[in-house]
Amino acid sequence: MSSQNPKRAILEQFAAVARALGSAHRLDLLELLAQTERSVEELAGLTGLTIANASQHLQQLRRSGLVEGRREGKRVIYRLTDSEIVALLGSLRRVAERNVAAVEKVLNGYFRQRDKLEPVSRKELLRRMRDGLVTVVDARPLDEFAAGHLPGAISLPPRQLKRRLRELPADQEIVAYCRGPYCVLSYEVVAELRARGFTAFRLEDGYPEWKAAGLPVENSSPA
Amino acid sequence: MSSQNPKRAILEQFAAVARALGSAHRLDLLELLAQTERSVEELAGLTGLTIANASQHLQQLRRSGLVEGRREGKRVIYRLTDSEIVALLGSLRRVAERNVAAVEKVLNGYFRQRDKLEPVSRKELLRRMRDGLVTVVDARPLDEFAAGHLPGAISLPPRQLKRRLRELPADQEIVAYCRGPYCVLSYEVVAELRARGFTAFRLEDGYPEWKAAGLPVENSSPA
DNA sequence: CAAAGATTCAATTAACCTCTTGAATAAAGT
DNA sequence: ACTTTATTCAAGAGGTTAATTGAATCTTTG
Repeated sequence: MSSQNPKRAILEQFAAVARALGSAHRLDLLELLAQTERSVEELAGLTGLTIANASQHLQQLRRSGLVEGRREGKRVIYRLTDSEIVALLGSLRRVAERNVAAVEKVLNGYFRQRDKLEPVSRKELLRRMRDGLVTVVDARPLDEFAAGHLPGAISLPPRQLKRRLRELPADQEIVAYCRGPYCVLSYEVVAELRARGFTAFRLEDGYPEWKAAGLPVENSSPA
Repeated sequence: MSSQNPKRAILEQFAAVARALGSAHRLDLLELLAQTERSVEELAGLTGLTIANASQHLQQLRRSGLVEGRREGKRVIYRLTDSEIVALLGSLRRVAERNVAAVEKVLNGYFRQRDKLEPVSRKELLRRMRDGLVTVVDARPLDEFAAGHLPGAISLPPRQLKRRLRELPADQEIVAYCRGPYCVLSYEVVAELRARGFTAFRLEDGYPEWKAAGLPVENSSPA
């Protein structure tokens, strides 16, 4: 069959992309890049990799077409080539979640309260935002907030929470979000707020999923 | 941060699933299993792997939670654990298609007529099926047809096409489908039918995507 | 043009994956 | 119980990938 050779070549390309995803460090890098573009140095610092090692992983991701880099002065800034990649990571997550028992085990061990915090869906949040019924809190670090966030969101990383409690409305529902489903920042914020008597919920997923879904975002300092 | 350890463990699990997808042979196996469950021997035959090798790849897929096997007499029958896996493969395909230039090259080389054949969407086909405006042709091998197919579809692999032309309506549109976007069977059928004056189109994607979308399917020999 | 900073390249070693081969199970038929 | 058939296990050669180190490249700044 003449279909065998080109099919084989295509599958080989798919497999190469899958192999690029087949390393925890590279998934970590991709997750960070799903938040915002970054330089090699920043990425190395955030992931705990040496610079040379981060650079090599990034190049591997680039060879597979998942990220692209541009030079900007002394630095090279990397970003995802495509928001479809967020969908791919989400799909990978769902399959791993459903199928791999070990993931459940870790989740149950660490995110014990996971189910108690009843996350709010994107659709639901959007509706409540339109009705002005909700205060949206971004629990990520400042620089990620600056690079893009949900419209009207307040930047409030866990460390600043205690001294900025009075900025928050006591009579209105609060929804917090962060990087994505395995980011703990919004869990921390919600737990803390609830402990202090606020009505707080988590957004399901995080900023990259929101953006990838084509929902509106806002930039505080348009670079 | 206490979030680093469990996060690392989770990413490692995701990476393990991605690594399981990182081999053309395993993707080939998964594509076959997306059609229907099969024994090790069948899978080895269809992919051209030795039996021992196919067995090892299948076990790797099983360890990652992507397939499961059950003993049935002398044979072990493998199948996908979950239709979400079809979505993951689709997502992988879309990313690879958009990003990897080499894939485009192969596609243009082999599926030259790809664009000329204007595929019909699932939604569109469903509408035309309801209105009774269309004859649906399944271009896959007989056994895959028997394991499940679109409602009312006629099994018509390319080899049987010439001697069964008179079964087809000359005055009605024909839509052919096969295994998925990189399966050539439906291309062959459509090209042949058009050459003989029929009005024929391809369905976008194939049977596994149809089934995974929750659309109705039919079994000819309920096993 | 020299110096410093950011990133990449090159070379090394260790770890891992792939395919093959032949032996070991497991179930069914004789 | 023995043979056959289908699958899995175990071991080894060959190749690929990962992390580390130090040198090389490219860009801005003095």
